[in-house]
Amino acid sequence: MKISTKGRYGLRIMTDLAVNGKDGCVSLKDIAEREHLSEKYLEQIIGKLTKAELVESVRGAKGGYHLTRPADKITVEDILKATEGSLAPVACAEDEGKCQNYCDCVTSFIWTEIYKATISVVSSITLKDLAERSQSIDKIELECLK
Amino acid sequence: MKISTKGRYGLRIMTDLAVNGKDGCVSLKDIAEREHLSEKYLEQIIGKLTKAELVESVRGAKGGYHLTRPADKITVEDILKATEGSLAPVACAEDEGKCQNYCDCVTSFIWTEIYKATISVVSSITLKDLAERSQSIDKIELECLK
DNA sequence: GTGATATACTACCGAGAAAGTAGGAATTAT
DNA sequence: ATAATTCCTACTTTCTCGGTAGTATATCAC
Repeated sequence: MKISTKGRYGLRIMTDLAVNGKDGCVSLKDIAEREHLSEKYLEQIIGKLTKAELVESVRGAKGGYHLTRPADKITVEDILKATEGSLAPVACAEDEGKCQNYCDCVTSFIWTEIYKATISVVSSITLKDLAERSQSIDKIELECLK
Repeated sequence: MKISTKGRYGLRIMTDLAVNGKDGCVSLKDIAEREHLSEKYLEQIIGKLTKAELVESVRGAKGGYHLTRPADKITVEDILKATEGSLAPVACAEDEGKCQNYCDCVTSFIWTEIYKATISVVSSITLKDLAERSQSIDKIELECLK
């Protein structure tokens, strides 16, 4: 039941973009430096965010990334699904059709309930919330996010 | 964000014990056969359940395992915590004290909310619920549980 | 007390995922 | 041209998951 670095770093990339990308592009190099993360690794993660159309890339010198829509139109669910993949505790919880014996399964309702509860939390938090929170915090934290 | 076989098999072991252990002990061999699972692997998992004092073991011939308390006094939370370890999406979500920078961390509240939502689900379901559900289902399901 | 039947403990193992690293190709501003 | 940047893909290293295996220990039945 753990969230991996992909999901956690994904949130940091997006928050960084929301805070520092007000005017134009932000390069990965800048993000990596600010967040103290490997640029090369972030490259892979932001690739997922790009594919999910949460950010847009601009190639070449002076290029970088920017959000595709306002921060209050992007939820934590969007970001985590793009970077982590499914948030369901088991595959059949997300799509009951995946399991032909779903209704025969003693525990299926547990997973569905956990999934729904999780989605309810992450869909209600927007990137704007994170950006505002970030700006009210000056000290950058590492321990929790590592 | 996945539940492993330890947690899922743990629930099956416990449900089996609740259903088939009304009078005396049930051996792992019997459970493994009924549930179509490896006896040797279940040994490890039931070891965790024993340490968590959810089941008691009786060694020697005619030995086996039985619940330490009525099925309605055992929750899915008890079982998953014993077998999976923590249900928190990150370590600091469960115990904020573990992370000295918890309050500085932009995302900490997300993990805490997910954790609380998850616990709220699993603490409200008891082993009795599962046992009853199991008895109303005759066909044993594999796909979902694998 | 000797088997047969159980649990207890611990070491091992292979496959796959997680968490990065590395290198080069393509694109673009200056 | 060149420096800065993203894009793509392969590689590495470490860890976890899902078991298997063997041996020691305990107990019942006879």
